[in-house]
Amino acid sequence: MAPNLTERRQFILKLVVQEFVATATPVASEALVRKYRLTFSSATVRNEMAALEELGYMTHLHTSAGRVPTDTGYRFFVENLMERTNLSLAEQRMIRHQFYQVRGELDQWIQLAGAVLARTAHNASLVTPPRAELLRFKSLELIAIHETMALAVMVFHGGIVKQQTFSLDLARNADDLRRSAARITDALTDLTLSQVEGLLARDADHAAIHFSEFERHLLDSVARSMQTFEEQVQEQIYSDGLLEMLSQPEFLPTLNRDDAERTVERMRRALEILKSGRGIGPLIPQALASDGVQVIIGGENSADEMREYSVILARYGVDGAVAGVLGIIGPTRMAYPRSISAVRYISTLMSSLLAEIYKGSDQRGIE
Amino acid sequence: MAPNLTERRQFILKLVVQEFVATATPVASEALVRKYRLTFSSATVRNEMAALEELGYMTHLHTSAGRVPTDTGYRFFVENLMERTNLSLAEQRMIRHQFYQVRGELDQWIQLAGAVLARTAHNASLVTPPRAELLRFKSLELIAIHETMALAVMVFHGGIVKQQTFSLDLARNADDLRRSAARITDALTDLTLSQVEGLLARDADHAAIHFSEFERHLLDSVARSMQTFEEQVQEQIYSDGLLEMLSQPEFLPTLNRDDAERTVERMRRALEILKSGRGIGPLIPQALASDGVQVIIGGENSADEMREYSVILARYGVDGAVAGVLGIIGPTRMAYPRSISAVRYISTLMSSLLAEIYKGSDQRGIE
DNA sequence: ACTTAGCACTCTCCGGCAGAGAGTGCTAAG
DNA sequence: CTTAGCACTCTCTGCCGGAGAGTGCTAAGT
Repeated sequence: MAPNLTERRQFILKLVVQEFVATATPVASEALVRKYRLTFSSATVRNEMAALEELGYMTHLHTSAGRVPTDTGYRFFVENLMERTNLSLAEQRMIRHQFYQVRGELDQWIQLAGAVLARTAHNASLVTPPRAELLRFKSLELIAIHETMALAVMVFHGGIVKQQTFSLDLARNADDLRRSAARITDALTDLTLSQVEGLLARDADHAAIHFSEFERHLLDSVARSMQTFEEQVQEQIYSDGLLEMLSQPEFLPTLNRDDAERTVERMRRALEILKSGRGIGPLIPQALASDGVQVIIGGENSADEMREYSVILARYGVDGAVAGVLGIIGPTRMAYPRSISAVRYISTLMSSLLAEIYKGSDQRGIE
Repeated sequence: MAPNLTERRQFILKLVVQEFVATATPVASEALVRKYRLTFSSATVRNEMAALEELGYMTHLHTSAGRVPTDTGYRFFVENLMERTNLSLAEQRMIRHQFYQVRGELDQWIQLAGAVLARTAHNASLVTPPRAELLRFKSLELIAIHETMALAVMVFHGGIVKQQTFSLDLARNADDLRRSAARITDALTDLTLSQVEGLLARDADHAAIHFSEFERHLLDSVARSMQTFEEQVQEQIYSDGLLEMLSQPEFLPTLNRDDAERTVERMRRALEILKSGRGIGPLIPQALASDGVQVIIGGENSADEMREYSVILARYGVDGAVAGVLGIIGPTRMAYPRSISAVRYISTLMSSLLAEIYKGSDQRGIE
């Protein structure tokens, strides 16, 4: 990791990255000298650039064009050259305020996080819902809808609620339903999916010691619900700021030397990436497993279709309870310092908001 | 409405629309004669086309280009020339099957309807969640999360459930919560938003006859929830099939005489329309209020930004209980017969699915 | 009065070409 | 090691010209 680059080369690399990120046009030696009033000449810069290119930190689209950082160049920038900043206090306050206004509504937090990230980093954002590391059952309510139909409301620790309409084999009155719900609630309280499944298996052995047929049917349904929930939530990626990203010059045909055709194709592929989650999906577990902000530049870690995009991810959640991932995706030419600060701030904010709900949820409540 | 067009002109208009919809290129007199083996010559067709142009049914981008239908042309086509078709039985069966597989999960119906519409019409789809014409309260459950926090689960007629975490002014035990929830459930059962508000007002007068301070606080929260729900759901438009729409030739720079720049700009604006709902929003109430399938061609009824798009909408739901709107949006050059069939079929399907849940939900349940 | 052959006219779509401009790479001198 | 100078490369733009596609119109035919 020891940078085998002279001071000056690092400096020039830094300038090139910053310039290119700011202007989206290849940066020329002459321009650098003029803009930053360098003490050495453009010819020197050219020599240094040639060296940096040799080392793989930047390229050259054709002879008479300026330099553009490579993935390795960005990587070095992020790793060694960039100063670590934070969002301004005013910005932080504003964001906190927005979250305050939707307090209590977890779904809204997710949406809000997505919106704020996108607006702040001017790129698309990704948020996965917080996933209970172990979904734990809390209670079941059964509500009659009409003669042969009921709504099952399953409540899990941490305020996760799932509902399912449910057709009854034969008409049952409200007391029946209430009684069954209570029995199941008692039996399952605090259990995880695998424990529920164990219980089901045991009950099947000693056939109907505990539960009526109807109740077993319900139990089964609960287990299935928990299972699909755990599967579903893992894949589900909420995304926002598509337009924000598509406003980047990468998607302006004018500024792109490969006019028309390509730009549209690029847009289409960007949409596909966001919609399908291919290329992003594999990064999620990895981000869940690590601490701090992850930066994946270009195709570094993932599919070829991601070659032109960078992803910045961070885990958020409460240790031992729930965790999700949020972050930003955009062209590799991205304002890394700002994007990283945004992801860092929002993830810690979401974590502390979740902590408020989850703290104490391991106890049995207030009884 | 009486078409003041000769048989032959109608026939030619019909061919022009069909050709243009199929090929996305302006249709030439010569080509029509060849392709459809017309009994009259291309010169005749040219004369007729000139007349149709005079009457406003088609245009001409420049002298030496084929004809393109105008909005009026499409309108005439939809109104008088198109034969009313249905989706094939095989297609219907397949769609019904997919809905069967997610029975019980209303959220999934909405998503599925969107996906199916988009795939069937090769354009973007719109679905608003079914909105209770009058949201009617059913019951409230309070679930302790920890000392000073509870989850309120409000159940409304028709299986609509809303949850809200709720911070308590002072610690209360589970029995407390249960009692309060029961009292509120009793008081509010079957009431609509305005009735709940009325109750609140009355209670404020005779200060605390019925309810404790805590309970009044809860009532307040319920009312607010109902209100935001009614507001929110009205605006919320679920959309799918963006990529489907963007695969239309309108978004291929090659086939578009105004290369590059414009195509990208068009894509961007399409995204904006779908995301913001501007241009579509105003059409929803109108569709809710009418029966059958609505076809809005180009800017006919709405903003200028919709000039290049047509929208096909239909109401779905259960009379007197809930209603939503679903439909398709795409370039005016659209396969109207097929799109209309798709919207008609899905809307009636959704209606009958909802009817199964809602029938009988006006009674007090099974007690 | 309607239809149609014939033809001039218009407009688009390429491909090629030339000149301007931007930047680099290299060389030779400081 | 730095830098001035200059040739060289590549892009970009506008322009021209020919080919092709279709129409509009006219005049002749039915």
